[in-house]
Amino acid sequence: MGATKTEYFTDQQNQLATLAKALAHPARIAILDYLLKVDACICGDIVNELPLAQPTISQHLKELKNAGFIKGSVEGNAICYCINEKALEVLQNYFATILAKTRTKKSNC
Amino acid sequence: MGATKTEYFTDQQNQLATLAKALAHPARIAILDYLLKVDACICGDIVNELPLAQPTISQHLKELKNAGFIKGSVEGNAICYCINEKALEVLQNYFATILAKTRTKKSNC
DNA sequence: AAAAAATATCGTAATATTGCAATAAATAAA
DNA sequence: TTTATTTATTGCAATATTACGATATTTTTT
Repeated sequence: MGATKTEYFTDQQNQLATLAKALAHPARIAILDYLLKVDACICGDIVNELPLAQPTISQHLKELKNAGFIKGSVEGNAICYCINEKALEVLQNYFATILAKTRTKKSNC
Repeated sequence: MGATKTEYFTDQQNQLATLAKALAHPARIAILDYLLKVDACICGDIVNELPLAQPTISQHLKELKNAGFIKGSVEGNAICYCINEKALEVLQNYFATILAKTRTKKSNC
C-alpha cells in the first residue's frame, strides 16, 4: 500500500494526473509566474526571487521541465529557462472540454 | 524540512497549487471522467467502477469536494455526487490567460 | 591550468500522500 | 426497533514529496 496504482488507469488519466502533479506546489506556480513576468529566461534569478535554496529550485525546475511546462537551453555557463506551451495546451484543452461538457448537462444534484 | 513553505507564496499561488494537487492522482481524474459520463450523480457506483476500496474512494471524493471540483447531496441513505463548475472555471481561466500571455511573447529560448 | 560562476546530483531528515481493514455514523427497510 | 445499506472516519503501514547541505559537473574567466 501507499503507492499509486497507475496500472489501473488509462494513459490519458495518468498523463493528466502527472501534469497536475507538476503544478501541485506553490513554488512551481511561482516559477511559472516569474517566467511569464520576465519573459526572457533566467535561472539563478529564480533562486534570488524565491525563498528556497538552490538545490530545491533546481529540483522544481526539473519537474516542470519533465512535465513539459518549461524548456531550458544552455547559454554560456548558465541555463536559460522559459515557458513551453506544450503542457499548458494539453491542460487548457482538457479544462475547456470538460467545462463545455458540464455546461450542456445542467448539473442535477 | 519536508513541509511545503506555503507562507512564502501568494494566496493565488497556493490556491492554484491546491487545485492542481486535487487533480494530481489518476483515480481522481477517473472519478471526474466517470461523473462526466454518467451525468447523474452516483457514489457507490464509483466504488464498483474503479479498482480501489471504498474507504479509498471516499477519501478521494472528499479531496475533490474540498477543492471544489464536485459537490454531493444527501439522497436517501446514499450521497449523490456531481461535477461542480467552480474549480474548473478557475483553472480554465488560469490556463487560458497564461497561454495567451505566452503566445504574445514569442518565447525566446 | 587554476579559480570563479552557475547548475545539477546525492544523501538524508522531515513531512505528506496513498490504500485499506476495521469500525463508526446515518438513513432506509423490515 | 432491529437489520440492511451506504458513506465516512480512524489508525496504520508503505510509499512519495519536500527541502537542503555537501559535493559534483560544466563552462567562463583570469
